[in-house]
Amino acid sequence: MSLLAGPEPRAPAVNKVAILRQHELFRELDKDSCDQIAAYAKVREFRREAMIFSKGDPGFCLFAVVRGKVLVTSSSSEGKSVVLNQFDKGDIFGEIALLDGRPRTGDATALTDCCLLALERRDFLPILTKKPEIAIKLLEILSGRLRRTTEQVEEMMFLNLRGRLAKTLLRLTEGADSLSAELSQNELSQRVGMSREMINRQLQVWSREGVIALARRRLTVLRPDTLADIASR
Amino acid sequence: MSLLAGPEPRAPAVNKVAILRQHELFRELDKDSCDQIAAYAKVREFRREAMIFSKGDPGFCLFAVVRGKVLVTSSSSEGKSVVLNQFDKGDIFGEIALLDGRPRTGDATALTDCCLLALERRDFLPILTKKPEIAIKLLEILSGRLRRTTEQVEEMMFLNLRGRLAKTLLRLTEGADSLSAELSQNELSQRVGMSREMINRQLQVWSREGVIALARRRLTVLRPDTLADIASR
DNA sequence: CGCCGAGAGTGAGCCGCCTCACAGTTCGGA
DNA sequence: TCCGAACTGTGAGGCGGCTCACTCTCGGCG
Repeated sequence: MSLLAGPEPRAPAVNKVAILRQHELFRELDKDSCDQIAAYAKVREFRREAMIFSKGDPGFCLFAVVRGKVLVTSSSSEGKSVVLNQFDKGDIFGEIALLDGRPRTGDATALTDCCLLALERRDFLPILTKKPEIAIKLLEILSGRLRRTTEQVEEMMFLNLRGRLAKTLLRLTEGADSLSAELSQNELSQRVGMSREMINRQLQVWSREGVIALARRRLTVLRPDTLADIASR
Repeated sequence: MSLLAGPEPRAPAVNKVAILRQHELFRELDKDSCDQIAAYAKVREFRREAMIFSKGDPGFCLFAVVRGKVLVTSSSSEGKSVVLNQFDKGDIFGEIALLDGRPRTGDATALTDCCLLALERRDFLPILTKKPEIAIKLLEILSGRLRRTTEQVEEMMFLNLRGRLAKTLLRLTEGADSLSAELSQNELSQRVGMSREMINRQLQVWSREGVIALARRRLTVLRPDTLADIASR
């Protein structure tokens, strides 16, 4: 869009249609509509730590993750923060502000270098009215999000440090081949929403009990069932 | 549906179409579709305290509130509970389970005697595919819910007793002509998610300061701006 | 090679909220 | 009219998590 030499990296050649097709939202869409959306969609790259959007911004677009990971958080005036969601390859995010036209509900930052597809509101909304199956898929996705967020409310209400940490560890390592995750205890404490020191003490206990294994910036779950047990009490 | 004389009260004569039209979801719907939905919709009445559905139930229908108030909560195995949502006349609820076909995420109980319209999944889903404008309205409603629930997560994370109580009082009394609400301190403590005793102590302080007025099962906000101030810190 | 910064581990004290216990008050119904 | 149940008010003690302050380890880089 800009003619200036900006910080925006050169957009690589990306088969946008193929990307879109990866997502359930567009999988069954007919070829013409898909081509049309793809034509409008912009490829945007972000470096690790880069801000994608901020809480309160007007939300004009929907993002699909082509490559990398995105974290959505919210911060208080005193500097505390909660993790609201994490999105990986194939996920879409940013749809709330897009749908109701109100400001973004959280901050989105790139957790790793990543590549996104951005769909503008004005290009996306017409599709919804023409293709109800897309709208219905989107309804299912939103329902899932609402379930997830409701679960988060329950966790915060019902679980203490042990339970919340156990749940977080399971979520972080699920999908990973070796049940292991790479992050500092500081980052972990942000995910759990409790202090680094307390997190550390509990990890020590579990490490001594052989439930997990600890290394610098790396954590491996050895006995997931034990954690699952703790998390569901 | 049943031929037996059950506990279900006699359904009164209700103009279902008029009820449906009250809701933004159906306001702009054409007459034929609206008649059709109304024909399928069942009127159901519930007494105060009655259970409408339980967490984990398969969710086959969507409800619209014709009269009364409904509270949706979730409970832990230890008996603690959180209030997830309250629905008043004109609201719809129960749409998540309906849309994604998975179990209900909370318990719904009648806060007052109330009258609901129930729309079955099999009758409602076809409408969505035929009338994309309905699907889009529903997307907006879900977005709003997600915003509200996200806000709840932020509150639980960032606010202490004072802040959360202040927010709850404002929510409870907003819309009321006299900024006053009728409920026991026990019920209030459930809304806030903190102990009755602590709630009481804070109310005493505010009462002495003239911020609120207290009476048996009645609470009046005298200086809403003071509370708003406290809530946003 | 040695330094420096990021990360990990740990004690001590504090603070907010919870629970238990109990007394006082109000109100509806037998 | 009196009893019991629901509701309100309040003290005391305990616990979980936070903060502060510090040490120790590791790894990268000049």
